Amino acid sequence: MKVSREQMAQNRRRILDAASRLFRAKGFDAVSVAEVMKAAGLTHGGFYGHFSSKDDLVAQTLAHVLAADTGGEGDLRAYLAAYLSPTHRDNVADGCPTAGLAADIRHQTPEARRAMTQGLRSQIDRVSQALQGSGGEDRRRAAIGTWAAMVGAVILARAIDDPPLSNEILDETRAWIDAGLSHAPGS
Amino acid sequence: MKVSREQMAQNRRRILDAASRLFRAKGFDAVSVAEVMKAAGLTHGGFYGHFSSKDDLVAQTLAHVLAADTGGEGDLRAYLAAYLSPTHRDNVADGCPTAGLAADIRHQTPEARRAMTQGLRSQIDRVSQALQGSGGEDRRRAAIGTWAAMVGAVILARAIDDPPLSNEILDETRAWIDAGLSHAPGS
DNA sequence: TGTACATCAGTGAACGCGCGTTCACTGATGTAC
DNA sequence: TGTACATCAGTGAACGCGCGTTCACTGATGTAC
Repeated sequence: MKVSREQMAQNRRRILDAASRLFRAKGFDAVSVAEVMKAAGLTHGGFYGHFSSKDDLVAQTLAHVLAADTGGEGDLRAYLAAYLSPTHRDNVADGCPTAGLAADIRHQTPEARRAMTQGLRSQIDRVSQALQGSGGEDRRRAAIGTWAAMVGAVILARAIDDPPLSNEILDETRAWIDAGLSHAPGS
Repeated sequence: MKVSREQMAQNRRRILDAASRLFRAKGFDAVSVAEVMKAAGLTHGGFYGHFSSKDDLVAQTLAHVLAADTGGEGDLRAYLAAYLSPTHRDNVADGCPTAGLAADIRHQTPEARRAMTQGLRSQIDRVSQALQGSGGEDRRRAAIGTWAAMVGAVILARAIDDPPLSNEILDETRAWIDAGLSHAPGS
């Protein structure tokens, strides 16, 4: 049955939110359209009234979740501590979309890659802003190096089955980044 | 038809090598058993004479490719330059299995995670060995932080569609790691 | 404001397809004599 | 060393299943009067 315009807009948002969580938790390919629609409280047939294909959903979900991501604003040390924590590692569905999805994007459409590119630019700028101590070029360099280490550490920590080693990856990467930042020129 | 014992052993190695390249290039789920067997010069029916399931192939391929990986031995600066290069970024099928597969392993069997854990331990040890300048605990910390940044940078560089930004990720991460290593105690 | 009806968001059965896996068969291997 | 034959690695058709996608239908919405 037809629903109101507001209801339809809300349904669309629910689909994107459900997809965002499911994609992060299981990867793009392992999540079916029917699964996303069920999680959004709908049936699978209505999907194509909102999106032209599953690839379209993937690209729009990425743009949606990366645009909503504000991680890195504010205090960098607090962000680092939260990002490189067992809680973030274990909470993939609600965690950083870059750590959860970046590696998977290589196999998606050009539109998905474009969304990721824009998301990465914004993230580098946010981390760079948070590095108020350093100067121009060095600040951008520190932002990129720091972000690469954060994403890499969470991906590695999630890939292994040994909790102590996984915790060590998180802790030592954090200590390594901290040491790098306190030696950075201008800080 | 039956083949000789050596031929069968060679076929098994060819399957693992083909799977190793295809999995890195396309991800575990996007590669079919038939595709692997065809790349190995065989037909798909014979697959189950070598492996009990596709999951078994995934786990054995991981153990195979990670055990064969010696990246990080020798000169660290040369390794860094090669690892964080456009050539490595663009040559996924022959590239580092950790950068290509680590994020995907989260969705695989416990056996695959175990193989990844062992591979990561060895890799940390190799990078740590290559960091001859620093002392004990700091050396391990530097190895973990460096490796996390390397893997993260290559994953990010591969996820985006803007070549200059992708190159910048590689170059700046390398410069950031270099700076961190030259400030490390004991170097 | 009330009513008649065209619109269209959502439903659920159905489709074609590729996947992992199975199995009867083939014919070269390699052992027993 | 030669021969007879049991073994078994590889072949290719077939299976059941879940996927992305389509479509005829439903009934609430919201507009025209």
